Amino acid sequence: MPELPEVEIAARTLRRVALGRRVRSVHAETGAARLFRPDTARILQQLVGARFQNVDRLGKNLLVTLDRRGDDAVGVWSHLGMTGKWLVRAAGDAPPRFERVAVALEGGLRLSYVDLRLFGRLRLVRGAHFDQIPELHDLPPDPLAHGIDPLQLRERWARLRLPVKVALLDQRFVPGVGNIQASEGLWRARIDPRRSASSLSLVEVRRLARSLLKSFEFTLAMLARGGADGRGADVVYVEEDATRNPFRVYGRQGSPCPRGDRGFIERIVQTGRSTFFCPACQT
DNA sequence: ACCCGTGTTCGCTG
DNA sequence: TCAGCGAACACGGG
Repeated sequence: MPELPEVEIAARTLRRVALGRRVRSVHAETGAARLFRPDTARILQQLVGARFQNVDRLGKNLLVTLDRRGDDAVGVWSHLGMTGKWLVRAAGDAPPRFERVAVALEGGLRLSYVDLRLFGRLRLVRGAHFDQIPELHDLPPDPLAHGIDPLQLRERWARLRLPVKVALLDQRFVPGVGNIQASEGLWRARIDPRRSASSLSLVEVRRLARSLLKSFEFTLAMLARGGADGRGADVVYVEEDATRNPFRVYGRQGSPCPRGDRGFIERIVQTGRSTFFCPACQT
């Protein structure tokens, strides 16, 4: 699932369910060791008795702060990787498939961290000092909260020969963009994904910045309504059935361009990842 | 059996 | 030292 909009939904869910509540118990499945640094599973017990105080998001990263009576705060850094998600279940519900960590809260609800492929990461952060996480060091402010500065982006791309689509996947430029949002943003901005990042004019970078934000908001609104097919945010929404795919170009190779001009959506591969675009209107 | 996958890091090459 | 690329991670779905 997770690019910026999906992680934002996860953040909202955690806030709604957990803020102000204390942790009753934590259980980690043995396979979950991959999610942690060595021996972190053991120290997960530090969370017991702690109270959810704040849930933040930076790009695709979740930053959770819990306070502890008479002790330092503790932070949880969560990155969902390819298939990670936070689900909520009642105490009586059976654990979902691929549940790796279960956090039981006072009041009966449980937070389930579910991750089929185990590319996600969970780490405890002493004192909730998230600035000590190397993975966050080079990230600029979150685009949803602070916007995207076109001047700065243009400057940082000035000598980058990578295709703009490939550059967009680098989290140091616009944190939260993933393979779907990169294609969607470039289509909305009418920019050819194969062009080098340095070739974009300031006008084009400005258009791209606005387009990315628009695509984030569009996907977020769709997820907040309950997903493309109304079954909740936890749905696989890229399917053959075009009516269930809420994206303009992603996964739509061979379809007419939604702009209705003349082009058809193509799928190409750039550094091993699929890119979808319309060769007629993206120049 | 083969290819593909919403992410990121690491090691190699030039 | 740096830019860029492919493999690797783990596991299911088409």
